[in-house]
Amino acid sequence: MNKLKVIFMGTPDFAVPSLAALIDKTEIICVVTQPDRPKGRGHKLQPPPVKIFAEENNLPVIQPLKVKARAVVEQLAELKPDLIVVVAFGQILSQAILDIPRLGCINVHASLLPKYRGAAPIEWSIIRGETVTGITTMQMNAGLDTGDILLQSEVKIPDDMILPELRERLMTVGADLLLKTLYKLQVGELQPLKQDDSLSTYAPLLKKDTGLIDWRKSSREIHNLVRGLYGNARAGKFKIWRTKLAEENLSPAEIKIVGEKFFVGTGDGSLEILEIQAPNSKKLNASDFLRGNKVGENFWMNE
RNA sequence: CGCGGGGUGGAGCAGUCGGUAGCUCGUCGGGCUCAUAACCCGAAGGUCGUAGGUUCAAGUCCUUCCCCCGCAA
Repeated sequence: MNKLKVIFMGTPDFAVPSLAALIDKTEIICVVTQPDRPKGRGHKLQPPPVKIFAEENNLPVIQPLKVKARAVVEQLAELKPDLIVVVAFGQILSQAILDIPRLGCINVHASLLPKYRGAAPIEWSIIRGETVTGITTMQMNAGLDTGDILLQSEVKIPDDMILPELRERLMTVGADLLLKTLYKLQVGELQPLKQDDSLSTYAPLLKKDTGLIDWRKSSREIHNLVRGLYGNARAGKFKIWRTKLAEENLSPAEIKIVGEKFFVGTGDGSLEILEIQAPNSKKLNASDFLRGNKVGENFWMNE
């Protein structure tokens, strides 16, 4: 069969495997990604990962400030795509864009819709303690992740899995499921399924204080928060990177050092701190951290 | 030129007003102990990120460059 003419829209690492998967199977007529943004120290302009990958593969790239802008919509329409594929693009598409391709727009979303609609489904599924999540491909409509479900694929979340591991897994599964979806689309085997809105939940953009650890919460809850935010969970001025459920019986925020192990009390027991990072310092495992830092009474309050 | 912190023996840190480097841990050897993540004795291991400069003398002051990190985006 003829290769589909596809416009790909995506921005971060997560979208790259999907784009890579499409290169052989389709004809990518345009890659749409976010503009280079000043990032990191020194505010240097950083191209998004999708742009880097696209350029390495000699794909045409555009970086509109707003895809909804009339000029951009017209430009995309002129390309006469069969399909638009959207993976973690970061901009909302207007109806005018959704109407462009004859086969519509397909989105790869990192949750089992209708659960975890929104910007940060991977993080929230860990934070909420889910044991299973997955990838959904859907036929996009004007709502936020409310389109009809095309295919889904489950991914288990083991007890100790952390954000980057799950993300890695999901982006691979996402790319596979995308190919499968396109195949079925072309042979006419897709059966779009309406989402049951009554079961929907949202995974909003993470806010800064989402990462603040409240030691009065349960060990489980805190552990999930740490896993789900990997690097963005904070206690006082410290970043908590990794924890492990522990058996020590301590009161919230109480610290106990046993040999090279670092325990902190929670609302219902304790957690062992495995990796922690002090201000202006790098991430250290607990034993290294304890070597050079005096961990005393008012530790969390410290400076 | 967004703001700021830092690069010191294998690891994590200290080093005040400039005078050839110290702590904790680890490693190796030995000892004590029923035993140990405990304790004791001893040893190895650093041209103090890089290139220059100031100085009788620089880890410690000045400048270049490289790398790491925090905040803010």
